[in-house]
Amino acid sequence: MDRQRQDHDRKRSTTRPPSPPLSADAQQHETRRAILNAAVQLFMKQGYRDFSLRQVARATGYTPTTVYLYFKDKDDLLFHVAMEGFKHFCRELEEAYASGATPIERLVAIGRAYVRFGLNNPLHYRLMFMERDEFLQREPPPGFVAPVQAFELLVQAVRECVEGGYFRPGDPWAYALAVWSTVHGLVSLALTNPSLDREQIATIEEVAYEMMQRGLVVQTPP
Amino acid sequence: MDRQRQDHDRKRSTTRPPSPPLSADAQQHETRRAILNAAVQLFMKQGYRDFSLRQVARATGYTPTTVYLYFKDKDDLLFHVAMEGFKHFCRELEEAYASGATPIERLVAIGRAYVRFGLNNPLHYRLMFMERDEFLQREPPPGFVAPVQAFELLVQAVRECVEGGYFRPGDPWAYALAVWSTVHGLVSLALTNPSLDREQIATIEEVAYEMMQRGLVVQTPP
DNA sequence: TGACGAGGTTAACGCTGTTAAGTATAATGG
DNA sequence: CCATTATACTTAACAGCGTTAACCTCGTCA
Repeated sequence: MDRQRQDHDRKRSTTRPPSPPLSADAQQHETRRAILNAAVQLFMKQGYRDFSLRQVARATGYTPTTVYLYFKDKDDLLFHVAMEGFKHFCRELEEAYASGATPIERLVAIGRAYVRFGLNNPLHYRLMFMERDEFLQREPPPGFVAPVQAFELLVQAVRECVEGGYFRPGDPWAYALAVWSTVHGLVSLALTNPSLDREQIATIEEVAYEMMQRGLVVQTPP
Repeated sequence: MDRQRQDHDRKRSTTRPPSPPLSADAQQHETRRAILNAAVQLFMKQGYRDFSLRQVARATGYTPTTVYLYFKDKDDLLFHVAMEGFKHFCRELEEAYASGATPIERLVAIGRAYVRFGLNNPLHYRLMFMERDEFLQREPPPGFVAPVQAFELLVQAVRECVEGGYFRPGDPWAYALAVWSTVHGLVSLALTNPSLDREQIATIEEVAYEMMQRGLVVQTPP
């Protein structure tokens, strides 16, 4: 009759190619990387709520249990997906910082890069800053930079503005948090309200920058 | 031997009391209300990720299927939980608005009420504005106010500031969005980073208000 | 030859959301 | 008064999920 219920995570035809010979732990690293890549890809297609470990396993051609040989559990896998996002995110912010000639320019570039990242990577942004923002605090796995480093870059940029006399005197840390609040709020607003088009977002972005500028910058009437 | 697997959502001793006689649809409304209350209570204890329809059913003494007689599915139930939050939220914002004598006072009161709500109801705030912010756009069920109404209150307060000459001329809508960005960012920051204590949050809050004030208010040197 | 470990699988458990079908009780109509 | 019908709820199941214990199946090395 109908036998007992059974899982059927059989391998599909969509299987991994036969891998060329490799050293032991290079091989290990390889498959780990393959699983993580599949996870990132799946996440970017499905988003947070429909992300499933079993689907990642199917996509790689492994059984679900194999995933546990390379990641502690689903949450650990998802954490690594988020860390991939943070890596990307930090790089863009650093590039922005490096692109500016003056402290103010550097700070504004960081702000714009932040917003751009959010708008261009909505699913990752949601994961990193809205759905699983606790990941921000988690100790980064070896080989990854701590997300908090991006924030320190922001504090650094703000500090330069204060010390250079561009900003009114005050605690750079508190200023940086206020700046972060504003740009994060802006991105959240854009993601939350998809009916807003890029132009409207740009308008609000300019209002926000002007607000920050008038609010923080020393007013030197010519 | 061991029979087929079977669910066992048997009624527990923690059952609903025998209800006094009521009219047909009043009774219906009653149980619906009981389920929703249990859902809210469970949500406030467990948060978004561990919220389960079956647990709600168990808490009420009903079977899971019964829940489907009163709510379309789990998401609908969760949506109503969020709407309860919005009801509360809108009320507090309206009280804040009413409490101010001048346009500026009203606006500041709204901002402070917003932040207070977020800090006092973190799980609900996360649900409403971070985890399931799409609920904001959803058509409210009969008997509930649209969440967007709270935002219109904010726009109204900002408009009064502009029209009263307190703010520099500009689009009240864009200003309101910028203000919302700032307070939402602030609350997000506080919830994301639980290591920040109330005092530190208060500091950043003041910085943010000062920034908004200098950024938006007409500077009239005495 | 035999022990061993690395890399992977099988089969299950318990949980979840969800649905089709059934049941008991109350209300209603001829 | 009995038959019907609707109401309120349950039973039993399905499929999917995360997770685990136990088991293979090799290649390596003593």
